[in-house]
Amino acid sequence: MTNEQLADLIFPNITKTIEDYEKIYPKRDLKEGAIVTRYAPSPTGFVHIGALLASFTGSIFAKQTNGVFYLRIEDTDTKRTVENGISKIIDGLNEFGVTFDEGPINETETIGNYGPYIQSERKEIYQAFVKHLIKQGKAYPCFCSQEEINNIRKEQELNKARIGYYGNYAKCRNLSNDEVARRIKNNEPYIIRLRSNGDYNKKIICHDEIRGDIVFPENDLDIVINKADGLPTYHFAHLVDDYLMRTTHIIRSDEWISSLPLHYQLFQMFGFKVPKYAHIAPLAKIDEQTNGMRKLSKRKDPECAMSFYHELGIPYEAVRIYLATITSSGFEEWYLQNPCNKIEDYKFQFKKIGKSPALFDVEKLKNISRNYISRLKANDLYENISLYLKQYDKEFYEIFTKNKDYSTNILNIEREQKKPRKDIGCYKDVKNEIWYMYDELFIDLNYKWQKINDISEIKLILKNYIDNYYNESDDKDTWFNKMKQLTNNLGYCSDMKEYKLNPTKYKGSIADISMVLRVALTTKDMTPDLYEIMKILGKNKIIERFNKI
RNA sequence: GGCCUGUUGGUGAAGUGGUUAACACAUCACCCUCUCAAGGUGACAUUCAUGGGUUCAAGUCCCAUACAGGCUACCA
Repeated sequence: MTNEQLADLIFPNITKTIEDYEKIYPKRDLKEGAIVTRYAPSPTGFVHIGALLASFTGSIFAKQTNGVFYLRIEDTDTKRTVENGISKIIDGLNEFGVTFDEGPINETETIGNYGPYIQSERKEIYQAFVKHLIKQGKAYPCFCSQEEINNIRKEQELNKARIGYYGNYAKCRNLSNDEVARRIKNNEPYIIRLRSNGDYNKKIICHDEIRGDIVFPENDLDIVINKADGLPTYHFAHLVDDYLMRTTHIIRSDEWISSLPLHYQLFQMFGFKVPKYAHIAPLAKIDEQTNGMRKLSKRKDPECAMSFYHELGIPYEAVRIYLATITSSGFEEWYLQNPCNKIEDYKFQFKKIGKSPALFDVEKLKNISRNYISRLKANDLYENISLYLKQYDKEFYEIFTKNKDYSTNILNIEREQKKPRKDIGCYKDVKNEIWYMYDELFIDLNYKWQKINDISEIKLILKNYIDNYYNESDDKDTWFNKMKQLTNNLGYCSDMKEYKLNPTKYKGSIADISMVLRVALTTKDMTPDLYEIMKILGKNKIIERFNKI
């Protein structure tokens, strides 16, 4: 029996050839240097910070070169598939600004001409490629059971030999075609393995865009390319998909580095041009238990899930800035110089991507977020916060959106100026910062009086102020001058320098007087500019709040 | 066991044979200030995992060792 006949016996229904597929998926018409890359998750429905990092990186490179960034769902392991996993991933990524030019857009719809983009729907394509290999004698069926494989392994461990299905250990490698045909007709279960042409004693140089050249022994393992369920393994799907989808750059996490010799071999066996590879390091954190570094883990670390940042209300742009900061050296410096530019305006380079795992630093993320939020216009901030509250705090959402102008004014305190206020790190903080501005929440009060805490003195100050000094239409200087007059008239010191020199000469300072007003109006001892707050509250509310005391 | 990758301050890092080892976050101090958030000024690595070697000169090149991670599946 010839290889040809054997191939037809195994795949009788596969009629298309790889040449046919090359015509269906022609070379992309793109400019020189355009990067075609992809994000290729399993449909687990879970968006990991590492996944965001990988997809973010890919999308940046594609965008910068006017290339293509597509989504491919790797569901050849049917156990990993989760209900609605695809749309969960797409939505989760969209929330952080990652979008795709091609691929599934939800559970049922797809855009792009290089699909299907879901591997389980590409079975016959893979099989055509497997068939091609069998015809050429470059792949063969293997009938070894799990038990036999285990025995081979034990034998190898005993002999201190390399583990794996290769050379003389590859039992089914030299079965005759007639023998193979007989066993197939006999319904014996089998899988298809690659007949590796590699020599372990020879070296192969693989190039990684981030790490440079890496020297490996050639691959001589007869790896499985087609599983018992008819679906390919990752390696073979990678070859077929990335060839047919005309991917130029494989950007993936660095656990794949070791497979590089195999992947080079696969492309070369078909005579395809080997794509470029860029392996990115994982994100890590310090393990409190062992004090060692470890990969962020889905189970142990809440900050691993993107939903964590969404619930916190970290603007997605801030997350992206942070990711760019830790991935690409030089970005942070550039961004500090050009805070108003778009991330995409920075020229990212593979060589500038870090080789070692980065520790994830939530503090730094918050700092970036704080700075980002401080630069937003009050109107935009209002919209963002409304959106956030709508999803995570319905009650405050109602109050916050009841009077848009009022809320926007609050947000605008010390904003839209050269050195804006930076007190909001994430949208979850907002309520805690401004709740006292709303009468609905100005109940069950706990006044944080400071130095002046004698209630009769407080009442005296408030009464004096409202009767003799307060005027709603005063500008800031006038307001402050009146504060000084009040201070002096009550026997306090209105000049902080003077007060610091002779603190014992006075009952207290203008700081103490201001604090009384501040606490009376807000209950808090730390607030933004008092004048601004009073202006927004307005006369009625001020009097009302004084009267409560 | 074998094969790969990585290791610069508390953190992210710049650095490709000659720099006082950038910069950012965090921390601390002081200044400014009606409080806070900021902002300003300054402090914070005699040393680049360790040990050898090459060199007039090494974080940078070479060799060992240690530690961390990955791969070695009909998982991706």
